[in-house]
This record gives sequence, structure tokens and C-alpha cells, in this order.
Amino acid sequence: MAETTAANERRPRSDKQRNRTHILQTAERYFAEHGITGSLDAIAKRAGIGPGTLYRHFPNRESLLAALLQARNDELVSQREAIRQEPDTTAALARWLDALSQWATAFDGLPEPLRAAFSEDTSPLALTCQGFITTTDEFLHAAQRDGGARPDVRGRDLFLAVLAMSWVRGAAVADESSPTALSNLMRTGWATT
Amino acid sequence: MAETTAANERRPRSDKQRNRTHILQTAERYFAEHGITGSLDAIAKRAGIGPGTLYRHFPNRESLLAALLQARNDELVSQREAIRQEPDTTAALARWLDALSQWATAFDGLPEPLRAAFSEDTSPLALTCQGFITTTDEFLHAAQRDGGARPDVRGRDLFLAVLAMSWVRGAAVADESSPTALSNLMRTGWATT
DNA sequence: AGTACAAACGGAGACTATCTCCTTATGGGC
DNA sequence: GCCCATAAGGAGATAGTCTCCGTTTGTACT
Repeated sequence: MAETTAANERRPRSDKQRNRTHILQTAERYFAEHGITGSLDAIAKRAGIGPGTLYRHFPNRESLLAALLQARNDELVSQREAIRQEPDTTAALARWLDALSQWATAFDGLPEPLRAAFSEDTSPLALTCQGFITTTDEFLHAAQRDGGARPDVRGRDLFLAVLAMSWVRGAAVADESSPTALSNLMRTGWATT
Repeated sequence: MAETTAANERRPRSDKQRNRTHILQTAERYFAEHGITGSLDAIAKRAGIGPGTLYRHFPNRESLLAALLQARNDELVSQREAIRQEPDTTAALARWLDALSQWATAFDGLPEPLRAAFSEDTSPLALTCQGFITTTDEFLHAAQRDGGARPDVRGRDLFLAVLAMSWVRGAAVADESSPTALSNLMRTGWATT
């Protein structure tokens, strides 16, 4: 056993990993240009492979998306660690929600599949969402303990609200101040009470 | 000139209006069952007409949607009149936002094209949105005058927030309390300040 | 009633996208 | 160098949007 693979397991063919990487690089660029609804066959063509190859690696758009998001998930997790150092729990929650919002807008149209994944736990994105909801809950509870966040709010709702704001932001690009305005709205609401 | 049509204008063929009505009835049911992304050709087939006929009446999904929404727009406008009688301007704003939210969820998936229309004034839905943003602004200004709403909020942002909440609600059906929770969140925010 | 004709209909089919299946190619182990 | 499992490639089934054009039909006029 010169390899680290399990016994009776042939080492995976080298072209497989090579293709996978190449697909991801191509898809990254393609989604950045056309949004995540761009044609998958077009990505295959641009990557110089057949559609069958793309679909073997990533059986649907969602799994491709999940793979692309991996790097950003890691990034978000490391941000989470940094934010945990923040002594002001309310500021920490605000920073976390901001980071989450940036994550959800990594690609144009991303909130849509995230929302879809939210309600089906069979999706590769669902687990990711679940993890981030848990984190949201942690920051929220800390802030609630310190009196900085309303006690009746749930992490789940905050997560959904961030997703919703990220979604609507995609169309509101015309107005520069919308992102801030919406983020403020979510923080303080419209009422004065 | 025995007819009310303009001079030199032939009266429109009777089957035209008949088909139009029939298409609308069929589409109403179809969208209610399948959401607004259901196949247009399928609607034509169910209505017993050719796709060409459907597309002549409604050149795209959006215009069909706009026609279907007409009745609901009227309903919303009449609700607006009722809400204007409300002496408590803050309660009025809350009621208006609620009505708006119901309007935006008349069909499954409706928030999507509404958001799209929001940023392109060429759309038949865009004008409708614009009108409702104006109304939102009216109720908002009244509430702000009376100190019930934060002065830095804009009607446009409130409208977008309602749209966003309506959108996310589509997926959050699993959790009964989400609609209320999100509506509260929009009203008071997550922070205690 | 019959005729003329603009208006409207119907549906074949062009186009685009997703995804599958099966043949061909190739890399790994011996 | 040979075997063959593994992966690649791409044709094509399926489905949806939308258009074009030959055919039909309702209306007006005689």
C-alpha cells in the first residue's frame, strides 16, 4: 500500500481531479459574468469538455454551486472566529450579519438556491445553511444575554431576513443607499417604539 | 357611426375578448396550482387554444401576470382608501404594509418578477410598483410626522423590504411563526436600542 | 345571403436549456 | 505492453419559450 487510498481501491484517475478543478475555475468566472442562472452546457463548452463530464462531476446546478461556495464558506468560518473575539456582543452580531450578507451575495442570484435549500435538507447547500443558522443563533443569544438584542428574535428568522435583504439588493442596485438602508431597517425596524 | 369606436375603426372581433377572458381564467387557476413559473404553453393547451394566440394576447409572462394582478391591484387600492380612514397613522402604516405583503404573495413566486420590474421601467408591472411605493411613502410620511416611524426610513426601502419578506416567506412555510416573526422584525428590528 | 378582407387563430418548428445514456478513450496496476 | 475499470464525450430525448405564416372567422357592406 504505497498510497493513502483504502485497500482494494484503485487511485482515482488524474484527469478526474484535473477536470474538476478546471470546471470549477470556469464556472466561477461564468457565474461571475452571467449570474448563477447561466447555462451549464455553456460552462462545459467553455471548459472544453462535454456536458456529460460536467454532469458526472456535478449532477445539478446546486452541487456545482455548493462546490464553488466551499472556499467562501471557509472564509466565512474564519471571519466567525475573528468576530468571536469582539467583546461587544451586539457589535459582534452586527458584524456577523454583515459577513453573512456578503457571503450570500457572492454570486448574482445566489440567495434563490439558498432559500430553496433552506427548506429541503437533501440539498448540499442545506447543511451549510444550517451551520450558519446555528452560528447566527450563538451570536444572537450572546447579544440577547447582554441586552443588545430583542429577546423574542430567533436566529432562524435573522438568517432568513439576511437572505431576503441580499435577494432584494440584487435588484436595487440602481440606488446606492439601499444596502445600508435595508441593513439599518433590519437592525432598528421602521417603528420608533 | 352606430358604434362607440373611433371613426374608421372596425369593432374588435368578439372572439378576441372571449379568448382573452378565457386565457386569464385558465392562467389564474394554473398559476394558483403551479406557481407563476408554470409553463405558458401548458396554459394555452389547457385553455384549448394555440400558443400563438396566448402570445398575441400576452407577449410574455410578465404581461399575463400584470393582467392577472389587475383585479388584485384594484382590491389593494380600495384597501388603501379604507386604511386612510385610520386615525392612528402608525397603525395605518402597519396595516398598509400588511396589505401590500398579502398582495405580493397572491401567487407563488410573484415577488421575483415584481423585484425585476422594480428596476426596469419598461415593464407593465413597474408602473404598479411605482404607484404602491408612492402610497407607502404617503403612509410613512404621515407616521413620521406623528413620530410613529423613524425619520430616516424611505418608502422605497419599506416597499423593498416587504417584497423581500414576501419572497422569503415562500420557502419558510415549514415554520408557522415565520411570517409574524419577519413582520415584527421589520417593524422593530433586532436591536434593543 | 353573399362577398371581401382585416383581424385573429392555430400549430409547426426554430431555438435554447437540462440532463441521460451509451460508445469511445485513457490512465493505473500488474 | 496489456487489461479493464474509470472517466470522457457527445448525440439525442425532453421540455419550455416564442415566432412565423398559412388558414379561419367575424364584421361590414352590398
